[in-house]
Amino acid sequence: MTEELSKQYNPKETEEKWYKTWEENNLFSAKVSPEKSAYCIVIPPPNVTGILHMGHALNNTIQDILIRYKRMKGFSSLWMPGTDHAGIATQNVVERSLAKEGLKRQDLGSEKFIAKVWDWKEQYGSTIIRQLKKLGASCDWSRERFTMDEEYSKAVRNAFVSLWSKKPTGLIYQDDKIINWCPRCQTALSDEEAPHKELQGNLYYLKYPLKDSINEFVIVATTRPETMLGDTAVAVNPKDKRYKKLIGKTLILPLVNREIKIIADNLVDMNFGTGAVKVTPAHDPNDFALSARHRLQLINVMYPDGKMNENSGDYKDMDRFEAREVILEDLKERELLEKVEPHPLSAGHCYRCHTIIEPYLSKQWFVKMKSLAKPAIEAVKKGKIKFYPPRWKKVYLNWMENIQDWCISRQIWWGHQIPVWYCSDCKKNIMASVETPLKCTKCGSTKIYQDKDVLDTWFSSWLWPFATFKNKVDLQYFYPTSTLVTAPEIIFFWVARMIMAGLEFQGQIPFKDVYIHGTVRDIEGKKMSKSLGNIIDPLEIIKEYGADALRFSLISTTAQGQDVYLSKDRFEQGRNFANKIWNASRFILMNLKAENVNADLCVFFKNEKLDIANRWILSRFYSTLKKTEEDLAVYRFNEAANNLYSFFWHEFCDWYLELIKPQIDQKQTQLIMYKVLEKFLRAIHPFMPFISEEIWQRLPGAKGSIMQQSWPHLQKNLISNSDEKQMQLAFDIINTIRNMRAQMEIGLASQIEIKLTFCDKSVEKTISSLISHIKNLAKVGNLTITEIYQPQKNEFVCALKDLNIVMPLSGIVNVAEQIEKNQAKIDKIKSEIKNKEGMLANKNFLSRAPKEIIDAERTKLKDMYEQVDKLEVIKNGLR
RNA sequence: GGGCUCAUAGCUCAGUUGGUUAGAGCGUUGCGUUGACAUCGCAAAGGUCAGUGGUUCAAGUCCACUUGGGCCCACCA
Repeated sequence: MTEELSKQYNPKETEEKWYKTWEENNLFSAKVSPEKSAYCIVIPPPNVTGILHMGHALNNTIQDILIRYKRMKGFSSLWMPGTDHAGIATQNVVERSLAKEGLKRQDLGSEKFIAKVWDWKEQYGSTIIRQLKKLGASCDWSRERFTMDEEYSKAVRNAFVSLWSKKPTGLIYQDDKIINWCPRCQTALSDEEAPHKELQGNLYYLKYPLKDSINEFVIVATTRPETMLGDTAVAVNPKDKRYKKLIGKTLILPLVNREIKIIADNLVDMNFGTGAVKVTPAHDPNDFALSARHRLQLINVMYPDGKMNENSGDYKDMDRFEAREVILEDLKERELLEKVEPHPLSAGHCYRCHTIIEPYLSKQWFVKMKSLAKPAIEAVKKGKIKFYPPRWKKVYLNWMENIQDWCISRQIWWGHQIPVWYCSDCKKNIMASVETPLKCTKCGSTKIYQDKDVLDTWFSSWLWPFATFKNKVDLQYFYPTSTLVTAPEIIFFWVARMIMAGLEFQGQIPFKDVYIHGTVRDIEGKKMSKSLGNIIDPLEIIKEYGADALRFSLISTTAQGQDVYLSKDRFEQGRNFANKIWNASRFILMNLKAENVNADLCVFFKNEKLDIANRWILSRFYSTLKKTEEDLAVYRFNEAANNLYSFFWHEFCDWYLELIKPQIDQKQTQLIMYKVLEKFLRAIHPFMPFISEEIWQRLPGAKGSIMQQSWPHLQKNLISNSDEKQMQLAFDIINTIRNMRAQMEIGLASQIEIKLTFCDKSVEKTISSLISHIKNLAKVGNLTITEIYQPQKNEFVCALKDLNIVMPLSGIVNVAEQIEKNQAKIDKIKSEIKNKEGMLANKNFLSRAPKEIIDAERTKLKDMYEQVDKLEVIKNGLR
């Protein structure tokens, strides 16, 4: 009917062709349609610097499945796409490219540098978007957003000012605190951006001499000896008898010869180290807190780049780790290094460049979080927002309930500049404003300047679910969004903060469901990362196996919320499946007469009695469809994918198509095989969009794109347990005969004769409609049905439930072997009978188990008795 | 220190509220080119469900502990 299909599916040309067509026909665009319900997902915006990795592939495949499914289900289904400006990450990338020209960003100045970043963004920023398209992502690209777009930036400033002016006291404040400082990126980081990692370090015991008796010492233990240059006290626990007498005495800080006091504070753990702690308020959060209580001096000993500063005497300009070594040498020389013990410790690391962060005293902007967290905790506790899998709820709540203020200022250049202005004249006014102010609101001076810092990238990302909508109508229709699909790593960074922002700025939760998928790992369980060199590049897989194969393999191996361990050969499964779909379709299309597929199924049912094979495949299809819908409703994507897979491959292809080959020209068979294929294509489309479209377009009745079709309507009335059971009997018989052939080493080339013998009359009737199918698939020349009879020596007999399957043999049968096999079977069933008998004799079981279970067990036991009886007869017959 | 998670076939993993004789993909073995597909078909081998104890009529599934992986959080210098 159409041009000949190739023997193998060729994803490459197919995928490019259809993605283009979909885009050109605006099939991804979602409109406000009052007659439809809205379904909306906002993409976790990838960094503009991003290139597609397996994590993205998994994340976006899941979203695309949901979006395509809901679209077919009749929702106005919007997948809102965009990218994140990713402050530090992007700045680092551009800085690296500048470095190749021997330049630093300081050489350009902030304005030129920012222009450079925009250039870079224009040139490379859409890489990841192009890659998402290769994956088949059906985002509404006409709505693509960037977190530094003008409108989006305005939303960011609005949010800032709104928090600033929140009554009764603003939620934004500036303060000197110990923050996480990355000496390489030279910026403050939030706590979330400085994850702790275990390090093998040392505990150094330093001797600080007493001023009054220079030969007496207090020994302190530290993991960062270089910070001793900034010590302004030594603290002990007031209850510590060892030091009681020394409290209030003065020590001479070695190397710097500063006089420092011994103070008492309950914070000190008597059991750790020596019980005496050096206090470095400018370089340790605990010490800082302590210094406030004891009014200690704060001495910062480092420059922002991690080198020792002018307060470090001879160590000035040494890197902090170099200074550590030299200081230790110097102390050793003066016999002030008591000992060194190996000591595991954990230190914060910059999440962008992995440099060990320095706790560092500086003036930063913070958001008070407690009051924002409160409604966000409620929303999850009350179930307005649900986590899938639910265990993440606990993680979320635990973090939210212990939330700390959020450091939002960054000392980088690329980002949203903090919308705060200072007055150079009166020097007292600090103004926050959405629009750039022209003059000081207090003294009227025009000499005002904006804060140089920029906002944390996440201060813009947390607005994503609503700031992406440009107009109110869209916002009202699509917000709150439906599902958020993301990875566990960013629950705190992003998910939690979006919930707070949604409630704070919109008065409504941002999404109803949060689906947290696993992390993609390599086959050894390591996280896939460039530095480990264990990456499987999704684009390579797409090239080699096709996007559908990539998508299907990923999804079918990803159980809900479990991490995914991937190796390359995994993707063969997806490729093979695509090829299977291709070839089954090819076979059907080759044999299909267009005039046969127009009939309406319902009318057809009224007029014609369907063959068992046709009834069966319809029943199985709808059973599968039902299960698929149930699985998708609770985000069990692997189950859904695997159901469709095994239905299509093992039921539709392996059984059904083989069953109907002899009757393929029949009207009803033509119609049913076509209908099932057509419906299957629609059901598999969210998972494998490209191949389903390619075949769809070749169907004789196809109108428009498969994307525009509705999800198959679930016809429960076509699910028939009795049909499925009846067909199963045929399969059992066929399998048994195949098995007998294999055992007797009778190839398919030799025609065989089979007798089915039965004891129950009703079986005869059931079997009669199966005969032709059995003969066909088991390659039986002559099949006869008779009442039970005495087996002969030249017959090979297998028992199957109510039947005996008898294969008369012309040659010699290995009787001993057959008897042995029979005996093994008998023994096995007998042991199962023993179990069942015990079970059914148990009064507790009879009184407490549900009736259905008991009945089922009784039936099973009865069947087993019969089977054993028959096997015994066969055995005796053979003797 | 607190929390989460995993342990099921040679490998990678499913197994939804406890209820048939525990499944799949890959791999292995044997057979097979019948006109959809060798990226295929048919058949087979392979598991005391990490260990111990408990709850239950019934446990891979629930509980406790043990062992061994992975992850997250936490201000022990």
